Amino acid sequence: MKGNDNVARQMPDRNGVSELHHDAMTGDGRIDFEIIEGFFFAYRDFISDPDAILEKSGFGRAHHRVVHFVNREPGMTVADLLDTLKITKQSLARVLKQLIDSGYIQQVAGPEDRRQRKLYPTRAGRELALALAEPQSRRIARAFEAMSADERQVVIQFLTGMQNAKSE
Amino acid sequence: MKGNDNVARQMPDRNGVSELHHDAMTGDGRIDFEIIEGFFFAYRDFISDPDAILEKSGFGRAHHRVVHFVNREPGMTVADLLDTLKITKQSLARVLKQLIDSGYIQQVAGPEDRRQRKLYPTRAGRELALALAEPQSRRIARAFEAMSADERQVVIQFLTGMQNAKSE
DNA sequence: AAGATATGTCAGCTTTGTTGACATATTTTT
DNA sequence: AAAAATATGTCAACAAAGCTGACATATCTT
Repeated sequence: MKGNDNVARQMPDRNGVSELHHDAMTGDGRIDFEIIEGFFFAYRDFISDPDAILEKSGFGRAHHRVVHFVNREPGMTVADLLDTLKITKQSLARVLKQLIDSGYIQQVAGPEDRRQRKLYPTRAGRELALALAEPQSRRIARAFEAMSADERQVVIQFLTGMQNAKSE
Repeated sequence: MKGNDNVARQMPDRNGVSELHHDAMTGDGRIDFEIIEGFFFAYRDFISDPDAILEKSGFGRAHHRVVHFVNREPGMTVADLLDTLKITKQSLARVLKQLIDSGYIQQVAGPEDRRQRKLYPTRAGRELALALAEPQSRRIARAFEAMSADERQVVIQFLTGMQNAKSE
């Protein structure tokens, strides 16, 4: 360690360390830290599931999202996808091109509006999307194991309530 | 558009387009797409809340996580933090250094083991962490609005069940 | 014919993660 | 006391995936 500076020492008073908080942040009960942290850990573990599979194809999480939504709504246009993912077209272009070049997605010129590029999964694209969804769905099933149908509905209500209003 | 290649045309047969899936992926009911997608949209919107605040300080989401957990458990060591966040120390070092240099976090040499660096939030660090948690907690409160205490407990159960087992 | 729209592409930048290697202070083990 | 292990820091290089700005092309609309 070169710069042993800015490492405060014991004595709380002579060096401004008295400004420090030694007590855990509670928010006086007004902040729901349990959910904030639970959501963080849950989502992190949730998206880690597909990573091993993606690595085999040399893809990342951005590819995952694209291949997922194209499979969920075949024929969606590039504009649709941008709207769903809320990223820029330059960001999308990179991963979409790789998925097309690798044969997981194909583009078809729109039948009415030929400027559009309608996106469809190939057989390989469908298989990849299913393979990626499977471990995630297993994880959900595990979390749902001891839950009634009503309780599962509560989870859906929660996830919906956490989302921004749709802008249509 | 230069390369007008690899844009398939109408006729489904003469060009391999017959391989495409035109039907939405259902997973034959074995995949819980509703939760998969709800979780994705909910988490994305959830972490977008603090972004505006972070921008003012010139910080990003990585800083958010660090300042959050240091506030939640003052006196935690660098190793503790690495274990919580599951990132490499080089990744952590970058953002931690910025938070220390900006006066949001301070380090104190461990009283027993002086190799350790115990991390404490300053007053500004505490305020920042609270400011970041507030909009997230408001969003949670909104999602919980119509829910009973039991139903809220179901959500906690879900988020816990989605997490990997603790490795201790 | 002119303008708007959908898409693609080039170039460069930022944040945040990664690996590998090595330095220093301190504690533990031999 | 010497050696090894541990906690932390740091340098360098790289990768994924986001961003902005600018500009090109094909097609549709006015």
